[in-house]
Amino acid sequence: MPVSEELSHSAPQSHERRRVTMQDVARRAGVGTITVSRALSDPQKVSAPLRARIEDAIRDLGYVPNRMAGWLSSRRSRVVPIIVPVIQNAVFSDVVEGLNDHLLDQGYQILLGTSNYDPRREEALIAAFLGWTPQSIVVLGTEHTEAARRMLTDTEMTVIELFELVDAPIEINIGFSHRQAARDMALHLVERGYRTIAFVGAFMHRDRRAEIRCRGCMDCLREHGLIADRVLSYEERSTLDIGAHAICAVLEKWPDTDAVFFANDVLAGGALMECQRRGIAVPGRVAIAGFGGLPIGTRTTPELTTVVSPRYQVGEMAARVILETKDAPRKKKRVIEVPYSLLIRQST
Amino acid sequence: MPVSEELSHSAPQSHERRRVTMQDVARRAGVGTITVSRALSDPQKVSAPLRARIEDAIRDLGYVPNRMAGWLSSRRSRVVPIIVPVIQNAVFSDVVEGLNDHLLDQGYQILLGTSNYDPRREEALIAAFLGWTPQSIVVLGTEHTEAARRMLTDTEMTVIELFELVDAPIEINIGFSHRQAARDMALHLVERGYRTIAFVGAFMHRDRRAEIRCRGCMDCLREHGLIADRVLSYEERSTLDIGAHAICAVLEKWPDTDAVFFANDVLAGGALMECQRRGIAVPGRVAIAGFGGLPIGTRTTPELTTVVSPRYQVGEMAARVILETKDAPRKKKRVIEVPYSLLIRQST
DNA sequence: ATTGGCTTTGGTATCGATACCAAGCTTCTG
DNA sequence: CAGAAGCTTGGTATCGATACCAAAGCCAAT
Repeated sequence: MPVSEELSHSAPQSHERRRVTMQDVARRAGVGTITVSRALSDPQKVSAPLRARIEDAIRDLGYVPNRMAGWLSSRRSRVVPIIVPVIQNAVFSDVVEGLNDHLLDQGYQILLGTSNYDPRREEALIAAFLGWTPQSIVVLGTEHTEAARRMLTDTEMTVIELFELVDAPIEINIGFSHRQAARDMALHLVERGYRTIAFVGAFMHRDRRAEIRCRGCMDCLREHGLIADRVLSYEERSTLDIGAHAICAVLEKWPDTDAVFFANDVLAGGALMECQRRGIAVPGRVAIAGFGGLPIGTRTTPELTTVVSPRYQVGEMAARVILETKDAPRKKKRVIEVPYSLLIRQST
Repeated sequence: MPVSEELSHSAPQSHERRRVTMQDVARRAGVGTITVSRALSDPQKVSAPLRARIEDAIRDLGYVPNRMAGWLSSRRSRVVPIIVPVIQNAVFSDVVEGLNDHLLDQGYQILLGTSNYDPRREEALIAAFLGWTPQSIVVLGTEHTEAARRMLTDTEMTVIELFELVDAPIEINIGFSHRQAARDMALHLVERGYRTIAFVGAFMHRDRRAEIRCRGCMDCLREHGLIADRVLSYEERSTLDIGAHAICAVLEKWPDTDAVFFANDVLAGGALMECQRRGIAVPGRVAIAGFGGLPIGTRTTPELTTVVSPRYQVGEMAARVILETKDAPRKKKRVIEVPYSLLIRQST
């Protein structure tokens, strides 16, 4: 009786089903393993009849390629690590969604890391991600610890810094100038005739982009000879509640304020809702501007004037760059500016 | 002259820096590679002096362990794939955050997949994730294609179905009964004296949980002999705009409606904001209830009555189960119910 | 008919870690 | 003091794919 095939696997059905491997598929299709590999990674290199037989074998056996093995031997993985401060924030989840939407079909997987606005944790994540031999790494933000910067610079990976523009990019930088955008918004307020303008931010000691927006606003006010020191800053993260509290606090502290620029739409939205509750006329008593372009701004009364940030587009562009550079490991610096826009509505 | 060491690596510094491997660390520390491996994965198995030498060598060489190699040989990876419908939705990003917060420190990484509410895409993602030989897989939702269900059942992985309760769990099921929660909320409305109650949902043909909530609501109305056919359903995804539109549409279509139960807080929030804009008294003219417990409900006027869903806790619990089962590959079914709560505020 | 070039296919080494087994050393027990 | 037991350490096979090189088959051109 012929038992050769059965004997080749020590204990058949011992205690754990042996995983179906590419070898098994090859044997069943009557081809070499490498041909199976090619049929999967570059189908046109295999003739039609063989390809069909291989596909049948794969289906029959329920074969799933082992990524670890493939990536180990090819020395690169189709994995894209992305580090964002937090995922709960709509701004960052939009960026991730943009990236994800354009990479998933290409066989790439998103590896998600959250730094919680902590550069040390970002550093730890970068170190961990290096062990994945990814082709690219995406970090939201441009501020890194010394060690993190060194790791990113030394590596062969394509490094993409997202969302804000930086003077000295490590490699690829995709984003827009928060400073300029904030300045534009402040200019809008000045041109509308507002003269005593306050800025409200939250968590600015950790959220550098919010802090930069504050600077941009003050730049503009100074240039126009206006008071440029009315800044109200909260330690906590932005919430609707803080925005609601802030608008009252500003009007109490500086009663002659005629416009408030909030660091983001969450704060501004909370402020608008509070004004409506208290019957504070917007923009009659005080004008309100936000930053971000989140959906909440369309339903407030009045609708919120804001800066629409290209969140999804930034993620999308990052995906495009990753796909473009996948065969060109050469590092060359590149800055890609993605346009933002002012959305002037009734709150100013 | 002694050149043995140099010659061993063909072309030293050829065109690509050779990766630092565990071998290099071992050589530098003067130990075997396996000892380095142990020093990293289970430090207490290595004596203090050796451990110190190894740690120095790692630092000096900037060694980063190659995860692919490690996971290939150990036949398992410290990766947790999670499939959610979309990441932009605050509900799902909260779940992911809960999971992430409790796994990151343990050396696990989140692998994010989005199904876009499409069971076929979920199936493709599951197939792709199987190639990672993960120890566990997390899917948000309990509705799968036939093929997906088969894959999940056949695999050795711990399978965790999240967020809703299911009659026949594949393995672990963590969540709460949307039907019961919706019924509870409807009961609250009935007890408050509302008699003509409408339900508004969006995207219910794909979002089965929303549809289940609708059923729960109708259950209760029927039980109390009330009209149970006032359902307004939108094809699109939930937005504040749709909520705003819906409240007007309901009051126009069924003018005697005295309460509206929205499938989620986004819709309810939009409705509340619209009522405030139009001067529709809430709850005087019409009461409004939501579902979810999102922050927006705290800042509306009036504040929104809603069901607080245990989003973060569900993610947290999933992380706990993953850590618990990591050494017990035996499959046993388990249903973990995470409590929700009714938050009665001024809108009802 | 022969040569050269192209396409298709397969064998073998390799990626970089961990598992398993064995050996050396110390410590404890009868 | 012999031998068992426990701890630390190392050698070698192995995980499952891809890269590289070689061979075979086919067609066109000389």
